[in-house]
Order: sequence, then C-alpha cells, then structure tokens
Amino acid sequence: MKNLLIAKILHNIADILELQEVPFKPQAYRRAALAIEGLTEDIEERQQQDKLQEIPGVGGSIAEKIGEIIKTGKLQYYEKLKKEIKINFEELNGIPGLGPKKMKVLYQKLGVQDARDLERVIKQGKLQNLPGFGEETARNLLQGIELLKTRPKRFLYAQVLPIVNEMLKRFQQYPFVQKIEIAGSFRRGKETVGDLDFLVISQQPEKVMYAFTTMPDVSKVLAKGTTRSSVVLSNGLQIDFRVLREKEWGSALNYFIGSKEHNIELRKLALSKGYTLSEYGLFRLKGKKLVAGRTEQEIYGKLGLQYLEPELRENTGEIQAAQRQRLPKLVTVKDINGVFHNHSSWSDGQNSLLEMARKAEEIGFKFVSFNDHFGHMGITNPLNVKRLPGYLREVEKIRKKVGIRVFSGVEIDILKDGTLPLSPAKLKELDVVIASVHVSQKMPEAEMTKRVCKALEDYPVNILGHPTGRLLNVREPLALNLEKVFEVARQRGVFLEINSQPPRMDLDGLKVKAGLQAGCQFALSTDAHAAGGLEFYPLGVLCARRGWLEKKDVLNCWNLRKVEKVLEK
DNA sequence: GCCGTTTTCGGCCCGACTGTTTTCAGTCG
Repeated sequence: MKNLLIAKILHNIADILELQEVPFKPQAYRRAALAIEGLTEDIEERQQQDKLQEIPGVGGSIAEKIGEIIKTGKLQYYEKLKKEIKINFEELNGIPGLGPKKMKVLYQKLGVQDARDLERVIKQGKLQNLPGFGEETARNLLQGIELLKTRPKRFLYAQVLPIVNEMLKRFQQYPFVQKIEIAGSFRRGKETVGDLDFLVISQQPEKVMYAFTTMPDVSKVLAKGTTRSSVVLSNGLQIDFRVLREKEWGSALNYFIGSKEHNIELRKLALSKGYTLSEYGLFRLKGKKLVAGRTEQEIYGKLGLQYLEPELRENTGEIQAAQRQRLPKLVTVKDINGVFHNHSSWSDGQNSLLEMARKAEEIGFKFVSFNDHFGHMGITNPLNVKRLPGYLREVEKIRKKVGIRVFSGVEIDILKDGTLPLSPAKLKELDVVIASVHVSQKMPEAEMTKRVCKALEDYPVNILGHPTGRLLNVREPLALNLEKVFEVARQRGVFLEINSQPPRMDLDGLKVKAGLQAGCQFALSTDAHAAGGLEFYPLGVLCARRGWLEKKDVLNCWNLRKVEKVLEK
C-alpha cells in the first residue's frame, strides 16, 4: 500500500512549488494528494486497472508520476525539486504565522531550513534586517516554535467535549449573547480536532470578545477583533470566536462548519450557477444581490442541493449525491437500542457484570452484550476454558436481575497464525463472538491480511473488533488490506465493529463508508471497561454518520428478534 | 496541473486580522 507515500510526495512537491511561487500547480498537487490520502483502496490496484485518472485531481501528468513512484519507489521530478530547495516544510508549516513567502525569505537570506535554524537566527537578532520582518514577527515566531514543542498534535473528540459544553453553558448565560453554536471539525464529528470554532450572534460584539479573551483558562490571545478573535487555552487548545449578524447566520455556519474542501466545491458550484458564496451569504454574481444567508437550508436549497448533515461535509461525493437527491437518511443516537463489546471485572473491567448491566438499563438500552477478553496473555486477566463456564453462569444470573436483554460472549484474540484459542463448536455456544487483533501487531500487510481473513473464514465470528487497531495520537493502524478484509466479512456475514472508545473510534467515518460500499454491515460497540464507558456510544454514532450509514446498516438499530436471529451462526 | 450542462482554453474560493507599512502583503481558516 503506497497511498500515503505517494500523497506525501505530492504534498511535498506542492510545498516546494508554492515556495517557488509557481502559480496554480501547488493547488493541483495538493488536491491530488488529499484525494489519494482519502482513498481506501490500494492505489497500485487502481494503476493496474488503469483507473488512476478517475481519482479527482489526478490527470495525465500526475498519473504518470504516480506510476513512476509505484514502479521505482522514487520520482525524478521530485528529486530534482528537492535539490533546489532543502527545507523541512512539515516542521516549519506547523509554526503559526509562518507561510511560504516568509519561509522563502528566511531560506534565501539566512539559510533557515527547520525550526532549530529559525530559533537560532531569531535569538541572534538577524531577523530585523529582513524586509517585511519586524520585532513583533520575531517574537511571534519564537512563541510559535515553543507552541510547536509543547502542543499535542490534535485533541480527541471526547477530550474537548466537556470544554465545548462548558463554553456553550457559560456564554448562553450572558445577556449580550443571543445565540451561540459550535462549528468546525468538532461539529462534523471528526474523531480528532485541531481547534474549536464558536459562532455567536450579539448586538454587543465588544462585550463578547472581552468575555472570551479574558476567560480564566486563556494562556494567550492570538487575535482580537470585533468580528473574530482567537485564544489558546493552557492545555494548548486553540479556540476561535466569530460574532455575526442574524442575516448571515446560515452562510457563516456553513462556512465555519466546513470542511474546507466541501466549502471550495460548494463555492465552485455556486459560481457555475451564477452566484458567489462567502460567509456573508449567497449573492448573485451580477449586482451582488443577496439571495440566501439566514439558514443553511436556504443556501443548499438555492444551489439545488438537499440539506447536508455536517458529518457528510468532507467532499467525498456528498455534493453530487445531494444534487441527485440521493443522500442517506443518517442513523441517529436515539436509533441505538443497545451496545456490544463490554468488559467487566471478569477480565480487565472496573465494574461487575451486574453494575454494567444496570448502567445499560439506566441509559435506556434494550440490550447489552458482554464480551470479556478470552485468551490474551498478560494484564487483561483473560477468560479461559476453565473460567468460561462460571462467567456464563454469572451472566445467566444477572439476566434475571435486569429488565433488558443481556447477551453473553467473548472478545477473543486472533492469534498470530489466524486461529482463535477456542474451537468453533465452543464459540457457537456463545451469543456474540467478537474477534480482535491484540498480539503480534507488527506484521507485514500480506501476512496480517491473511491472518485476519483466516479467522473470519474458519470460525463463527459475529463481529470483527476494532478492525484497524489504531489508537489516536498513539499507535498507527495495523498493516491490513481492508478491501480484502471487507470482502471476506461480507461473504461470511461478519459485522464490522464501530468502536466508540475515544482513542479508537475505529472504524472511522471514511473507512466505514468504504465498508458500506463493499457491501458490509456494522455493529456499534462501546468497548467499555467501566460503567461510565457505556455513555460513549454517541461517538460511535458519529463515525457511523460520517460513514453514511442508515439504520438498516447498523445491527444495533434492528429489532431484538432480528438481532438474535442474525447472531445465530 | 486539472477541468468542463456556457468552456479542450482560460480560468482556478473568499474575507478578516496582523504587522509592517503609509496602502498592503502575508497568513489563516
């Protein structure tokens, strides 16, 4: 799978061309790179089928370059560019306030290649002599470098959720705030966010911005104006505030929810229909007459589109689908009747089976499924052949104590050779079998793919647990050909798990969508290790929605009898 | 370098804030 390598090279080319001030080409390379990053299938297979140019943004020239990378692992054109400019773009791009123009000056005049060089020349006071650089710029860049060193890359959705709720509560209380909503990638339900964007309607913007920039947890004010301000909290999280007028609420909401790629496509569509779209509204090109802006529905309507839920706005075909009135009716939190994959004190969970079941009942679920670890050596205190009967008896007991359906089962390890440590016959006695990779996670792609597929083929598995195994900000995904795994899962009627745990959210939206297109169905799980963990199921719903799922695609939304039936393997 | 329901050539999203200027370029989202 060379997708990410190729995307990276194209990004780097875009960086270099941008620095050389080559017009338009950088965007072209960037667009192709983004499209390839989002691709779930192996780009080498695309190439073999001669279908590279079907990727949006990939034309003849870039297709040829991709071919060269696949064939030789290198790209002459890129090697040539690299010789011209040696800069660590990835690092320098992370410094706020530093863009391609300043980078170029710093490189040409002072030979700055990375953050360390930059820090050195600033401290030597060499910046002041450069055109366009002043004391303030030097100070800001230095602070930017500090930020780069300390700030976590991206925040988990669940990590910022309490901050969002607290901010909303705080500002709703102020008499000078008429309306406040959260936008940005948080609103789109992305599993991680880089910053938070709030939109406010107020007749007294100065008061809003004062209240915002003087909040107790603010460590730095990046910008402060009457319509836009930005701060950084002590944990490094950046928050942006915009104050708007009622008549532009819809267009601003649309603009700040994003994604950027969605916005660009939307604006192009507007132009093709004789309009221009900005955060201030949809205007006729001729005469600049305001056509829509108060609500998002109004704007999408004028552009001939169905209303698009924020989770869909990633420019992965949603605009085309909305044009044809073919958008999915997305699954919602209240459609979820219960959750799979929960751990108790029988393995590595904090609470007893009964405590967990009572919590599930309290949340309002109609069922809960227990799947304590089986066969994993080490800290997880796994179930084994000897302990399993006792576990099942205990589940039987609590069934009589709660008013919801309780499924019994295990989360069983897919061993290195693709076998499971319990026979198919024994597994059939359980309600729900979840198979997951926990041990030997570093394995070449072909081997890992074979291993997972073999487990699904040889055993009565109901659900493939956290399919990619990646942990946000911590661990990369398993080397796995998901296309092949999806195909086997579809054939064998194995549900793909959508794991709601904050650092997992696995599969994520994009991969859910790929699974859906491959004909797979999904099971939503909480993977709770304590009673409170059951409350994270809305995170899984976000992944499902971002993956275009409807009720019919998600096992948890089916009626109980149908669920029981499909689980009998 | 890519793309097309006005186009195979001539376009390529749009505006606020900052800092360094003295009317604007660069950066950001």
